[in-house]
Amino acid sequence: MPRRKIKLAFISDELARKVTYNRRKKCLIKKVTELTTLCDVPACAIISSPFDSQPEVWPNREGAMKVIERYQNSYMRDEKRNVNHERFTMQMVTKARDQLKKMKRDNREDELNLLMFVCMQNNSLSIDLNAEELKDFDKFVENKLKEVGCKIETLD
Amino acid sequence: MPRRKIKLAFISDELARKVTYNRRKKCLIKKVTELTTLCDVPACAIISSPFDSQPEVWPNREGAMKVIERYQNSYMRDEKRNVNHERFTMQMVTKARDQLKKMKRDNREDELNLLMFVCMQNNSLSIDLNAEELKDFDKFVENKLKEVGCKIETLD
DNA sequence: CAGGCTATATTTAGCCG
DNA sequence: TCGGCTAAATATAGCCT
Repeated sequence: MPRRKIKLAFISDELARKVTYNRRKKCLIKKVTELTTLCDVPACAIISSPFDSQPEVWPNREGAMKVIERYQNSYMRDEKRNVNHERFTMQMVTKARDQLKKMKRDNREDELNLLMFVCMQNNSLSIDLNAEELKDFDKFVENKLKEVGCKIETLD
Repeated sequence: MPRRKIKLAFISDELARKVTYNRRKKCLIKKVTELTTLCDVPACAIISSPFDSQPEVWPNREGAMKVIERYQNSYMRDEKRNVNHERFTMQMVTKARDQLKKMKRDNREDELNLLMFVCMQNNSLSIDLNAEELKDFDKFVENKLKEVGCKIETLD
């Protein structure tokens, strides 16, 4: 890149990593903005820094809503996806159910979650960047996928 | 950028737009990959081309799901966001209702909407989903809304 | 259209204050 | 930590096959 090319690997030094993260995140969002403008692609980006607790939402909540809305209209018209979509959705439903349990315990709220899901399926570009931890989660997901199949199970 | 700086505006020429779109999308994904590696940030990107019907998912659907789920876990721990949530949720409820109408017209079921509903209501309420209720989904929704005291509009 | 080929435009790692 | 500064690395618009 600049004065010195770095190897593409995890930056162990925390400070350096943070600096790089912030710099690159900024550019990334800029790029998304440009692509959106140049090609008229509805897009949203959700970036959760390992350093901040608050995820960054681009362009903003309303913008994300528009993306969602747009998707819904086009998506409903697209018959092709329904087949492959179903299984995936069933998996998500099961996950949602599972999360509901957690949230019930915590008595918490979540809307970005919804946002992210919809964006993901959307006719749009979305980028989600998340932080650390959750190494066990991979296994959790894999197991879930096996369990799920294509049926909505009872909730509890 | 290169031999000639372009103005940041919609590219009216279809071919040029497509070329630019593909080039930039590629670079964007590369950037996401780099950021992921350098800073150990789980990430996913979903890019739906105006030119292709199928959205591009990076790294893949499973990876995207992990990111989402991962986000949720961290998000639920964050207390700060509850303030603006309600209004947003109300909007989503309204939208969901509209979609229900569409689905009824099309006589089609859409799991996505179920999921949306679930996500959207999430923790402020307690929701139990079972197969029977799902068969009469809009009544289920309506009842839930009443329970919760969401005085939106009637569901029809 | 999908791929190269530059000449510029941007991005950005390492440093310094 | 936190911005600038700058040179080197990348990205990319316009062209040409």
